[in-house]
Amino acid sequence: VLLKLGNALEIRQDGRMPPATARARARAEITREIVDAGKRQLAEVGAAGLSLRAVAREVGMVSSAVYRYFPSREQLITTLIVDAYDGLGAAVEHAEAPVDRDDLRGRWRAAGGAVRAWALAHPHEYALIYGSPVPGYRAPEDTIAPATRAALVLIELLVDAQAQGRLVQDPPTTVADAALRADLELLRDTFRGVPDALILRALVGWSALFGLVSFELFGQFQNVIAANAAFFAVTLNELATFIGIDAAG
Amino acid sequence: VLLKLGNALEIRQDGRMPPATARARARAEITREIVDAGKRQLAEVGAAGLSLRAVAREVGMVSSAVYRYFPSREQLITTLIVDAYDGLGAAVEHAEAPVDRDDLRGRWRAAGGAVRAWALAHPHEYALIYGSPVPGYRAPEDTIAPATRAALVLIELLVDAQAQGRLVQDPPTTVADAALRADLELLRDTFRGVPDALILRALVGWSALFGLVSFELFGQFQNVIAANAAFFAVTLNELATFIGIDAAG
DNA sequence: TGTACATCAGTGAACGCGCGTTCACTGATGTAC
DNA sequence: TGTACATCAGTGAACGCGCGTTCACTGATGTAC
Repeated sequence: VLLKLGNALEIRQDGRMPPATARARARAEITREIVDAGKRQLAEVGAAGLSLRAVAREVGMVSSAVYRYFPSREQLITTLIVDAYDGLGAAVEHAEAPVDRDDLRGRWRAAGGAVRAWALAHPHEYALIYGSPVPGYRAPEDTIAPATRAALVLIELLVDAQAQGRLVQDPPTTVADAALRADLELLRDTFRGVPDALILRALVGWSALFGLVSFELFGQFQNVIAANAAFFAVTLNELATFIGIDAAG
Repeated sequence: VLLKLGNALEIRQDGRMPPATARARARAEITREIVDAGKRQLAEVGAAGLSLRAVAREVGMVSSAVYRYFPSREQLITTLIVDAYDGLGAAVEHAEAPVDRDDLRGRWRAAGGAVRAWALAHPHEYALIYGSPVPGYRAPEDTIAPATRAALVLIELLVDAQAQGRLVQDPPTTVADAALRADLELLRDTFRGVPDALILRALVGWSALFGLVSFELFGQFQNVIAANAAFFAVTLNELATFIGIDAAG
């Protein structure tokens, strides 16, 4: 019995092969269908307007049946959030991975471009995770880890650059504030070897990236910029310099 | 009759002295009350959840009475949006105006700091204008002009800097894309004399500013940065350099 | 100045709607022996 | 392998709720003569 249980757990952990019983298989499939319907709902009415009843209708079940899969609307939204972070993270990883490891700027451009491309392709999922918080919804902890996935690509890039001695610290910033220095202390483990000033720049650059994408997506550039793709491409280059990736790279 | 009408219009235009009749005075006052109640609703449930009935309740009238003042929920939201842009614009102007005109960095810090301070003080109004679009709501044109008010402060600052020859173009960017050059052509009238490359940087810097504020406000910096004010202060300085305001200034 | 009429603010009832969630139920699938 | 029982997915009705908007109405305020 213990052996069997152990096996079942393993199978579920790696998540590759379908679970044993037909019931479990169906459950996984229908859960997937509900989440997909949720995403389509998201695209139509946004997170605030997302309703379990509409999702149920789209999946073709009665509204109460959804409760066999998600205990509440809140839980469905949490799943959608985690899914969105994961989708963005995967997109960034897949765009950056094939670039020559030594082409630092190329890697940055690939990662940044993937953020924008994913956002344009999934505007409501983007709005869900980077727009205004959903009213009445409080994100649980399960949400934190997936949120960092995309950022890790940038961090790896900077760590590589630093290791190669190709991270440029143009006007070296000094951090006077003690509290901020404490924050940086904690970040040093993650940014192995990257100097404080450039950790700060990385945070600014990362925020700037999402600021630009949000401005474009939420219409703030209307009547200002029409050539959005070209503008973003130029911008990525400027930001690369800003965060310290040397031009030669 | 025409003269009287003319007078009435003038009085309403400068908006200083209260309109003549008691009825008109009451109307203006109650309109204000409704808008204020709308803002409070906004702070409680967000734009998506804002309901005319709740607003009516708070003002102490029956829900249908609100329709004497706003023809629909949509119109109320439009008013709130315009109000928010105006509030932010005024805050930025008032923060930047008293700074010595020659202290370019000081002006930028004042303007940027005002954006953050206003956003922290009015998080839901900020979310209304810079967060995800309100589902089912399409912003009318009345919204465009107020939206630019805050940005004009930055533009004036850059125009001044350029006039004084104190705008630094560090690694001069060249814009190859024709469509983007066309965009810049149109922006040149507004950015009198500021070189193209720095117009682009200004747009990036402005987006970055709001990206940072959004990240802080929407919780993206949770578990990353705790000393938000200090971080923002350092950041403003870095962005000043980025957009070309010389360090001496 | 006083009167007759028009305008307007606010009421209360009603319309039709969709929502999240609970609950007792039926019938199918899975498990233990 | 076959049977008895337990688990589970899905149903349909119901709960109590709040929403935006319309409409005929009353009574107060403003206007023209």
